[in-house]
Amino acid sequence: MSWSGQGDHTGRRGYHHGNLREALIDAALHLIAEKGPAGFTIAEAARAAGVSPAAPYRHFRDAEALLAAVALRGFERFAQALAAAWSRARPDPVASFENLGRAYLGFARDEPGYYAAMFDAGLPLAAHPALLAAGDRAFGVLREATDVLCARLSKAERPPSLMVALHIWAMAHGIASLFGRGDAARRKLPMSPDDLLEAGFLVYLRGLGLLD
Amino acid sequence: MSWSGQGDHTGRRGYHHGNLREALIDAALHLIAEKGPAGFTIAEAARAAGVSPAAPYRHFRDAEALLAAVALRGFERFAQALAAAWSRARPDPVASFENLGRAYLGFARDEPGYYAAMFDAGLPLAAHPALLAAGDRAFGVLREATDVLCARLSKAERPPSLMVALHIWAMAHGIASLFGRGDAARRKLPMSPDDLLEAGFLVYLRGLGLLD
DNA sequence: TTCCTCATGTAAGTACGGTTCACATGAGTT
DNA sequence: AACTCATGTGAACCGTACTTACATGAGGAA
Repeated sequence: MSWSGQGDHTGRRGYHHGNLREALIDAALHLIAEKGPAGFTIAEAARAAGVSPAAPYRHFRDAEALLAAVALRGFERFAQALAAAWSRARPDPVASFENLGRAYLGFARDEPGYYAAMFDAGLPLAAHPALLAAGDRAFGVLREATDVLCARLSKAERPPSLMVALHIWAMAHGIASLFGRGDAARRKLPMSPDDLLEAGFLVYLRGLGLLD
Repeated sequence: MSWSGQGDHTGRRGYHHGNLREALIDAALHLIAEKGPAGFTIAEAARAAGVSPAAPYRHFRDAEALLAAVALRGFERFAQALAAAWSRARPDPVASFENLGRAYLGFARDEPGYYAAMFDAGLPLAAHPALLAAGDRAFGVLREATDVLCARLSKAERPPSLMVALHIWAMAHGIASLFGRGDAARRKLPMSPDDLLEAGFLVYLRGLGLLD
């Protein structure tokens, strides 16, 4: 092509869009963030990208496939965010955990579109192995962190690190789902979700025998 | 018409249905359980109830209103289930907690339609005060249980019981959301959700200073 | 350059659900 | 017996899902 492509992410460059697939994922992401996983339509995403309603079907078989692409990109960025938070404070495992928790809630808060596509869309994971794998990679970060943590306990009192990772994940996900998304749909709390999660971690880790 | 309505549970009694509102909630409940909160339509619920597609609008302004009615009934039954589990083992607070956890996960497992309407539908709670109130009543059961539990701690080491209730709720909800629903959409675990939650409770309560 | 080819976009069509409105029905009341 | 009003119907309009036949133009081969 001639007029070299620049940043305009909805911009047409002639008859061919040039980057429609990514533009559709972006459009869907914003629509999901605004109106929930059920509130986006292929037609509306096409409109946002400036193409005809039939164009998206060249890239996605149906709406679920587009949703799955959003979720896949979400899991990848989620894993990156968690890994960054984890390594940022690596010398101190407990501080790293608090970082992980903040990163988890921060992602849910700042990227509601991704988060909803990942966890609220009800995508059949069995039908999307790539999604399952990407989710496992994100969970792997958590798992690595709990491994390090559990290693500080004597073998006799060391719990299964997988179980600990699942507990941590569940509490973070529970707080994010119930309280952690924008003013849109949730309840008022006497403390911030971040503080709530941090306090929960501390109690839980104390219960494991760490801390104290 | 003539052939008088018989036992058919969606049964017409003539031109008028007789109980359409409840029949629509029931139909929506089953559709949600099968296909997720986004997978039900007013038209399909009307078809299941044996009425024309316009009839539901006499009872519900739009699909969201019908969804909210499902969620409302869900919260009421949820509160009942939790209260029953809590009182069943009241002498022993820890056993009661385990009962509560099993009841929580059991409800999510056995009533996926209600659970999805309550927590996955993305209903704007601000627009449905009755839902918020019903949710608070269910949470109240949890809150009462943690009050009793916290009362066993000396005042000096007693944590805010509201915070404890939120932690418990978050972990239960996290496990239910991530692992607790049918084979449909979730991951494989090395242990049952019930056992996972019970273990999490025990670690957490130990961290509070109860147990041991 | 010229032409070929194929990925990618468009237009038009079918089917269906959402929603509204004018109208029909019949249960309860008086 | 007649009135009334909640409740259900049918038809209409619009938007979206998805399909199919056709159009465009980018990149490669001659």
